[in-house]
Amino acid sequence: MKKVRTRFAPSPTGYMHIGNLRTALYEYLIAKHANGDFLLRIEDTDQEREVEGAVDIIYDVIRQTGLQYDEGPDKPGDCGPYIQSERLPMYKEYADKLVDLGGAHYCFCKEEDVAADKESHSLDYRYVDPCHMISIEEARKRIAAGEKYTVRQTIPHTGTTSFEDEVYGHIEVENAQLDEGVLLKSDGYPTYNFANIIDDHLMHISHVVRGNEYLSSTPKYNLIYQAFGWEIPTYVHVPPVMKDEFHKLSKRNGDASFQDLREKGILSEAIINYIALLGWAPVGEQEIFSLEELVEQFSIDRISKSGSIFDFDKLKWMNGVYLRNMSLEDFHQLALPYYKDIKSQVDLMEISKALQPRVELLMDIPEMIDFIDAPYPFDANLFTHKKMKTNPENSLEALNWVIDEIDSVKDFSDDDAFSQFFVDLAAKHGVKNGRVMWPVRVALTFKAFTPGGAVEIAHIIGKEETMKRLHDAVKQLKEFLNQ
RNA sequence: GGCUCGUUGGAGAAACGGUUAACUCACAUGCCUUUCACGCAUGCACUCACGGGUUCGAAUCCCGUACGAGUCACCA
Repeated sequence: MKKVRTRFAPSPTGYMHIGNLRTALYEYLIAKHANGDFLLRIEDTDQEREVEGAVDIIYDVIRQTGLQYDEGPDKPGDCGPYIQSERLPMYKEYADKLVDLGGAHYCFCKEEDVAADKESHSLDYRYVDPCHMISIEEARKRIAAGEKYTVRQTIPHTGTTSFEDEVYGHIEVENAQLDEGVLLKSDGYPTYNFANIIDDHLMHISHVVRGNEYLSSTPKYNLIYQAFGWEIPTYVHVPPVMKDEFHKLSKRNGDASFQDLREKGILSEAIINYIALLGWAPVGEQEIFSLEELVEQFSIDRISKSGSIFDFDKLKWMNGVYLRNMSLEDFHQLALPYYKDIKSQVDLMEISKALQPRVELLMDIPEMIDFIDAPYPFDANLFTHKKMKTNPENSLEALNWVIDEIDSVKDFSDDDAFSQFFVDLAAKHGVKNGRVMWPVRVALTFKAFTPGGAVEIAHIIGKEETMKRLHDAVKQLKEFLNQ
């Protein structure tokens, strides 16, 4: 059995978008599931789109996600170099060879002329290359004379070409539908299609995994493989990741990239886990998978054919699951940067304790704890809670009960004892716990929703601040009730 | 426009000729509870884009229609 080898072949044109990353993930999983190799190849054949620093982004994302490659530009194997711009002589050599084999021909048409010719015809028009007529001897002479040229694929006018795709099955098209595309540009660089074929073959790639937008050009690939007499790789075309029913997720539309999601406070593990499920379904009902588990479970035959809409809400939920499943210490380390704006002297670990079960996006943390330095402005309406059976009047009463006896609580950091204090107090006055705890929570924050209740918040802000806020609230409540 | 591919609830999806059409997110309701969140429970597709056909039986097979996407670059 031939060794499974896949490759991630991004072009360094900017940020890592989600669809791309998912393709990389599937490539990694397919290779690793079969104990095969995963390689990284940089496809920088378009000099005009070259973006500074883009390659570093690729390395960075791979490092963060753990999609470690076995061979790549900075990890040479036997098939280097792994950057296409460093392989230029090979493409030229194989292009000339393909011409000899009859799979391509030299073309001296001007780019503008070809474009103009297409312009003047309808959409289903196919460019008829006059350079077919030029004999190979004459072509070589013109090239030797320094004339600019391209190498164009030669496609039979009749017959059909077909291939088998692991996801989409048998696909067949008429040769008459296929365009005679440029293989080697006049600047000596190969086009994507050609470079891909040469490199995939030379690098012994067994499974070509890519977006299904290549489905229609794949027959052209096969014609070239056949001309060379090379073994055709296994094709795995994957469906697109959509932004909505009609549009693919794309950086151009400002859709989220891997980096954007990370900045929102989403863990790389959660992103990987989520996108694995976008277009692939595991066998059982498990949904939370580590990368190792994905390697174990992944199979090509469970990749779907239709596009999947990226659902940020589900990603958020999943991130929450990851956050809750980690140790408090780990969560604390992740949350720490988001505590930057807190000015009061408080025990940050206590905040993490309250936050861990409630956070879905780390980015939301500052807003969740903004009551710590100072409570929100007084708002009497908050004291009214139907279920707690509270209103401004009986809240004032309850707050006074608390103030009268709170000195008996020695240690605010003993949450159990502190809770018991409230329970006892409520019992003593013959009311439900909520009757006294709700007013306290409101008095301490004046915020409708808070992470944790009266006990946790008093614990976090400390005894002194708690007493101060309790007294302030009582004062303001009195004023409010007297008017 | 030609060609290629796709279409199961708001989203991700399972099902591979015979089930009350799984499961997860979202949403709704209830329970728990000092708010929120977590957790738990319940509800949410009389139906699988539509129309034919094959079959004792179809979301699953066949044909057609509609809709959507991809492709038709010296971009990848």
